[in-house]
Amino acid sequence: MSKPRLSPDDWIFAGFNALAEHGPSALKAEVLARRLGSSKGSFYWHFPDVPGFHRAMMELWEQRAVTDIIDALAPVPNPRDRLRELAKIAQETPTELDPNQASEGAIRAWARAAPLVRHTVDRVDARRLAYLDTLLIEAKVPPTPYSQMIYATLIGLDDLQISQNQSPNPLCHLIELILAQPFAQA
Amino acid sequence: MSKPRLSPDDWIFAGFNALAEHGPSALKAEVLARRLGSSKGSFYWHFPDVPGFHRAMMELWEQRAVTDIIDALAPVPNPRDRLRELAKIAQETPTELDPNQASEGAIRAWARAAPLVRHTVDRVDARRLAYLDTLLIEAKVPPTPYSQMIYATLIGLDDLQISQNQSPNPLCHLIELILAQPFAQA
DNA sequence: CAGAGTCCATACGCATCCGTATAGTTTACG
DNA sequence: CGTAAACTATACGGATGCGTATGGACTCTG
Repeated sequence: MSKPRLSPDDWIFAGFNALAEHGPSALKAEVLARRLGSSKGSFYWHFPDVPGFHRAMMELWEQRAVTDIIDALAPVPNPRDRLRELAKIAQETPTELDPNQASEGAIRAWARAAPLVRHTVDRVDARRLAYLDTLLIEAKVPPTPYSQMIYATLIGLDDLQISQNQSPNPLCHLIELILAQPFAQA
Repeated sequence: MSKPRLSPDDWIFAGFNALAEHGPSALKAEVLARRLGSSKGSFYWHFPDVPGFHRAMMELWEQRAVTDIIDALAPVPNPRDRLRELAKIAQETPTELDPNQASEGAIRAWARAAPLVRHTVDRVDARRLAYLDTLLIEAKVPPTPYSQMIYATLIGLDDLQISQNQSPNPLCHLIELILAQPFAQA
C-alpha cells in the first residue's frame, strides 16, 4: 500500500489543486513532488520539463472547459431555461475535484503572467462567448452586447467569491432582467 | 546625472509596473533592483524585507483605490449621471502610471496567492460596494442585487480585456438597462 | 572643511529550484 | 522465474532569491 504509481493525469490533477490553493508558484517540480509524496524523478519521467507540464495542464483544461458547459446545458429543452441553468451552474461552489470549476479563477489569475496560459484562456473565452451568442439568439436576445455582459458578470462574481449559492444571485437576476426585455419574447 | 537617489515610492511604483507586466514573481528584491538599475542594498535600506515591501504597496493602493473613484465622481451632480460616469471611467484604458488602474487586474490576480493582498482587496471591495450602494440608492435603484451585479461586470470586463473604449460598452449598457427599470424614475 | 546621517554597491552564507545522471525498484509478460 | 520495460529515488552542478554585513559615496549642517 501507500506506494501507488503515478500517471501523468495524477500529476496534472495535483497541479490544478496546488494552483487553486497556492497559486502558480506551487506549480514546480519539487514542490509538486513533495505534495504527492513522490520525487522529481517521477515528474521528469512523465514530463519533459516544467513548461511541458504546464502545457499538459492547459491541454486538458482546454479540452473540457467549453464542452463541459455545453454538455451540462444540452438536456435543457427551452432556450430561455438554458440561460437560467447556465447562471445556476456557474455559481455553484465547486464540489468535484475536476480541473474545471475548482480552479477557473486561479487559471485566469495565472494567465496574467504566463503567455501560454493567456493564449489558452483567450481561446476558451472566444469559444464560450460564441456558444453564449447562440444561446442568446435561440432565446431571441441580441448577442451584442449581452453575451459579453453575462460572461463578464460570471467571471467577476467568481473573482469576488460572493453570492455563491446566495439569493438573490446577481447572475440569475441579470438573466431575468435580460429575458424580460421587449426583444425577448417568451 | 543618471544616478538619482531612490525614494520608497520609486520602488513601490516600479513594483506596480513590474506586477502589471510580469506578475507577482517580478516582486523580488533583486529583480526590482535590476529593473531600476539599482541594487539590493538600496532595497533593504528602504524596506525591512520583501513582505514589508508588499505591505507598503498594499497600503498605498488601499489608500487610493476607493477615494480616487469617489473623487472622480464627486463633480457629477445628477445621481443617474454618476452611475453613467462610473461605467465610463471604469472602462478607460489606463494611461496614467498611477498604481491604480494600471494594475487593478494584476493586483486581483496576485490576491489569489497572497493572503495579505487578499485581505486588502477584500476591504477595498467592501468599501467600493458600500459606496456603490449609496450611488444606487440616490438613483432610486435597490442596491441588492444591483451593486454586486455592476461591480462583478466591471471586474469581469477588466479581466476579459475586451470592450475597452469599445461601443457598445457592455457596462454602460448594463447601467442603462438598470436605470430603465420601473423602480428607477428619472 | 569636519563629521554625522543618509543612501547605495558588493560579497557572503543559506535555501530553493532546475534539469540531468544514475542506480534502484516494481510490474508486465513470455 | 527472468528479462525488459516502466517507474521512482537520490545526488549533483548551475542558477537565482533571501537577508545580512560592511565599506564607500553623497549630502546636509555648522
